[in-house]
Amino acid sequence: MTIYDISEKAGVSIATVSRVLNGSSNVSEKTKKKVLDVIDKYEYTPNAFARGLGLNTMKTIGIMCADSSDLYLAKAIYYIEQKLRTNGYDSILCCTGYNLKNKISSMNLLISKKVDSIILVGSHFICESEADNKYIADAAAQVPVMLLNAALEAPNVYCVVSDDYTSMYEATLQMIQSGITDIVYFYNSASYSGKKKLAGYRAAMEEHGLFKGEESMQFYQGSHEDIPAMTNYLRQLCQKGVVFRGIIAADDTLALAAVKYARESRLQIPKELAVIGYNNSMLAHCCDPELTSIDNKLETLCQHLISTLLGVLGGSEMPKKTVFSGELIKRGTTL
Amino acid sequence: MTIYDISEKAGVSIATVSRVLNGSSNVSEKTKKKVLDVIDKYEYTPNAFARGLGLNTMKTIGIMCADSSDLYLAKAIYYIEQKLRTNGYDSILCCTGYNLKNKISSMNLLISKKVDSIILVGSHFICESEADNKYIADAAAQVPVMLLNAALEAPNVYCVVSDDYTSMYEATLQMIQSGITDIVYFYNSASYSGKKKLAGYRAAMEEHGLFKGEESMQFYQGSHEDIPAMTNYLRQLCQKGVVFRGIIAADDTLALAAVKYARESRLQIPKELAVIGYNNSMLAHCCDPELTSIDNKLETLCQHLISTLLGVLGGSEMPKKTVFSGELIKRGTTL
DNA sequence: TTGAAAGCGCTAACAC
DNA sequence: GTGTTAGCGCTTTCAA
Repeated sequence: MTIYDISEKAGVSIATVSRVLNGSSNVSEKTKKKVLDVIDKYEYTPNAFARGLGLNTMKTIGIMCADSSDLYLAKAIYYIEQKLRTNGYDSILCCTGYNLKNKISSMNLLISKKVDSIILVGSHFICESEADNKYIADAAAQVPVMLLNAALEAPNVYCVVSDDYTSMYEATLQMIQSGITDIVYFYNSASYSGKKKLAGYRAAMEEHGLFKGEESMQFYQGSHEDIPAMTNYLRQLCQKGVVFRGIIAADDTLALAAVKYARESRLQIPKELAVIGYNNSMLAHCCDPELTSIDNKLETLCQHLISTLLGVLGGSEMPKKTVFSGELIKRGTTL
Repeated sequence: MTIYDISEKAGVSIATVSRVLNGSSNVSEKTKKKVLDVIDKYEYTPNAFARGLGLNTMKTIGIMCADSSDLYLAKAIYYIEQKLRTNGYDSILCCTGYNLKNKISSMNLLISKKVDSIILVGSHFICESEADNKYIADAAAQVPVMLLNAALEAPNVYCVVSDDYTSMYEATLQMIQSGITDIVYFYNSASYSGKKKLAGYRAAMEEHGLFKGEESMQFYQGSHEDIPAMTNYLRQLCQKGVVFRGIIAADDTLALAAVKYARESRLQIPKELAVIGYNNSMLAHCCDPELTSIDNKLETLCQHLISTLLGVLGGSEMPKKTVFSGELIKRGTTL
């Protein structure tokens, strides 16, 4: 069923059908109804390709994320997808994994699909070396690129980020002020936001002369879901003689693993071991005591990202970078 | 940059460029190289719309799920998306929510985008009434529809499911055999697979004369992430005088809430309260003791779903329904 | 082995 | 207010 069939059955030209389809005002009510009736009757839907070919837009946004099964990223995707749809856009999702080559090929794929913009969810897309970030700038030469929780200065690239540095700085400060001095930072990602977090922790520690170098920063390298492996890491850390009375974790999963480690080691929480997580996800409620965690206002970030995107697409001048503050949600794992 | 530009710069016709692009054999090595060089030089990528218009396929699969932030669904999406990409397809994701109307409009949207198939992830898409499932059959009239963990008999609809009934039946049986008689089923969804699970539990209970009707089946109605609300539900259940020494939960989140409830109520697990979860997700490791849970082999299901889909798309005859068995993974919450 | 040209279904500029 | 028609960029016959 094409626009030609409809025009024929309705006894009008294809232009008129097209006008009705696109809500043009220059159609008489009578003709409009006639056309609409035929469309309804045959359950006709316009061919998106043909439309896209002419308009060179498909009202489609490409979303890239490293791993949609990651609790945090999944949530972000959910918010973004919903808000896009509300605004008449839909989305192609690409789970790229963590390999640069795959990221680049996903990007090319999306561009060849003529998406109107590309949203990079999470900070895994920013690499250490400038050169490795070229693919983002390249893409931005074609369509606006939006970064969620990552930053890159380039034309046509817009960033919406949570102030991870400050959040971590303040969380660390609070723990220090509660009288704990041996605080270890427990993390699993050296991504853009990962580095910001680490820097915030480090600044607070150094200011109080508590930073012990390598020993203070514990990097867990493994599946982001493998809690037993994480607790195991901490157990070994303890066996190696590293002393810690507080753990600040880069995400709630790591924090939860810390709580679990404490239980297994019969350490009282928060008295003998205090823990702070990050993301304020459902995991915060999953352990006992419940996690103190930093809420980085994901939904707000996503909402803002979409508003910015719509602005850009609409031709408005939009801020290149927007920063939101996080908030420490205190629960049972801190004093 | 279009195929015309390339043809001009390479000094050949657009047809030849097209042949090179599509790997046709009828091109001389020399011409091929010449064209490829130009393509490389200008970083030309074909316009997917135009291609789609002609071919009437975009090598794109529509994925619908109710809520991509659901742990289980997110995982499924991840597997599916990956496996599709490996096979040269990409995917448009639609998070529909739980409302029928939205589901239908998402479906129409995908069809109008000319997806080659639609995958419905999770059992929330099957409704009670036959009439409400018409939208699926309608869609299947256009493109093959794949159901993950749901079943519907209709032309061009293919289902891959986990045998939830048997898994639950056997889990319940095991708990009964371990000497527990007051077992409550704790669930939050009356979807297709939700019903199968319930039926499995019920059958085992009835066979042993342990089923107490309504009291045995506790339906929690609330956010699928709100663990405090779930524990609260159980607390009230206890206060109402319902006696239970075992809880079989329809998913790990509910099970985890049960473990948490037990801790708060100072009940020993598994001695005073045994718990079995479902999905064998990361949550199983999140509580103490760790959850006994049913592994429903999600990755296998997804893998099989994609193979079936590729078969169907390739014109092969494929099974309309495939059933996989689950497996009870015993951990600390059962005797 | 290559090129010319006819679509694919739609939008939008232009004519009436 | 409505119809005609020229693209949009590609694939695919059909001829050469």
